Amino acid sequence: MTETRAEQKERTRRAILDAALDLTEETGLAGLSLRGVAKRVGIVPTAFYRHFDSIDALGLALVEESLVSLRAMLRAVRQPDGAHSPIGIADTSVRVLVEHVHAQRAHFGFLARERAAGPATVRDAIRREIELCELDLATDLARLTDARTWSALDLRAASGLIVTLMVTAAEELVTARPDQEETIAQTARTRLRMVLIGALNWRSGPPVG
Amino acid sequence: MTETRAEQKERTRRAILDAALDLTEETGLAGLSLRGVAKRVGIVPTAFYRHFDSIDALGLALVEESLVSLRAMLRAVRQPDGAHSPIGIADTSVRVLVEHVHAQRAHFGFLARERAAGPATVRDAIRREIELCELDLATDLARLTDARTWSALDLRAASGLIVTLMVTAAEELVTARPDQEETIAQTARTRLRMVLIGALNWRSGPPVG
DNA sequence: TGTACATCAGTGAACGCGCGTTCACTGATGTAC
DNA sequence: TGTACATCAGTGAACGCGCGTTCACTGATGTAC
Repeated sequence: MTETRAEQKERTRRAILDAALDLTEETGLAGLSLRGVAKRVGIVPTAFYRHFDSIDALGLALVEESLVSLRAMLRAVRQPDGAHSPIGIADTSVRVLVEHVHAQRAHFGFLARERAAGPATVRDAIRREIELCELDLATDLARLTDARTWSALDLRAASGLIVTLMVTAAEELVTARPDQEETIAQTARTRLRMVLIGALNWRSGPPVG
Repeated sequence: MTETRAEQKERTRRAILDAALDLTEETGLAGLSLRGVAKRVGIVPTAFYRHFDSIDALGLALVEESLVSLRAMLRAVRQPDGAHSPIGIADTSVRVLVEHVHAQRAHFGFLARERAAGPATVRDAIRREIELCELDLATDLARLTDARTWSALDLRAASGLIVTLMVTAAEELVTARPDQEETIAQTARTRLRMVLIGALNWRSGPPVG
């Protein structure tokens, strides 16, 4: 015997979570079925209850697990790494995003889907997390900009814009074929640079009307 | 008698579509149930079949109806109206967006949800429509920009960025309380202006690195 | 205008199916002596 | 090390429920003469 009973149990629990992530890709969290998960894992439906209290508890576990992946990515993006020019920061951020979405594709796919279509509590939890991210970024931007030309609303507009384009890039990566990843990353870098140029020229730039 | 049989039938059909739009807001298209719709409309489940061949046919009707609303908005956005400065066009576009989303909130909510989480065929149909919109915009931008500083990829990046921020504004409007609409519109205008300033300074602007 | 017949939106019973959850069980793994 | 007992992951039968769809029906509306 090479595996203890506890290890075997953990393996089954992991298999349930993976099967559920896989199945929600087609049906959404709301359409997830205990019997479908059990069939895919290769256990009888009732064995599910050795691992989760109910199908709702499984959903909650998926949400928490996915949010952990999101927070890990945000922490990595905010980790300074030497380069400090806006362009450098932008390119690094996109690289980190691509890496994390690639490594945790199922989690980010789950978040993209349930953010728009999940049960109200799930939707709100995901949106709250993304909004926190926008607020953090607005704080960062406030430190880098001139308060005379940047109102609070301008800061929110800019940080929201950046977060939106990162979320969009993540959504595109999640549904992309592997050979499209580089193009999506390139486009995201270009978009982020455009927004930065717009922000750097904000109010103080040449008239555009 | 003030209503012909045909008019009464049309009224029931409309009630079915409205009830379905309402219910999908909570359950998503995939979770829509014939019996739930029938109960809300106040008919017996089997009467449903006097109006649609199946529950799938109802789903298809919702998709088509929502896409019609989307196309109507896009047509209105592209309608020239006198003002021709980039800022003028931007502000007009946001105003048209707000009006149309407000008038067809259920349709745009449906599109936002099913674009991310719908059945594959629905998801693809909605994404295709939005991509067409990006391509149209890229063509418009190509006419307004210098081919020497704007590559095809740059054009796609810019048009995608603009479409993305409009889609995001629409999503925000759909879930917003009425008193938040003006703030969302204001933020969308600011974002669009920032992107335009970024685009107008693209490559020909001052160095930013 | 009045009558006889046709149409057809909505009814009600019935079907087979997959769902989440309960319960008493089995038998391999783990532990105490 | 060997034995007797405890634990507990997985089993299998059963439950009530809502689902989409079928079918033969009813009775008010519409039409032909």
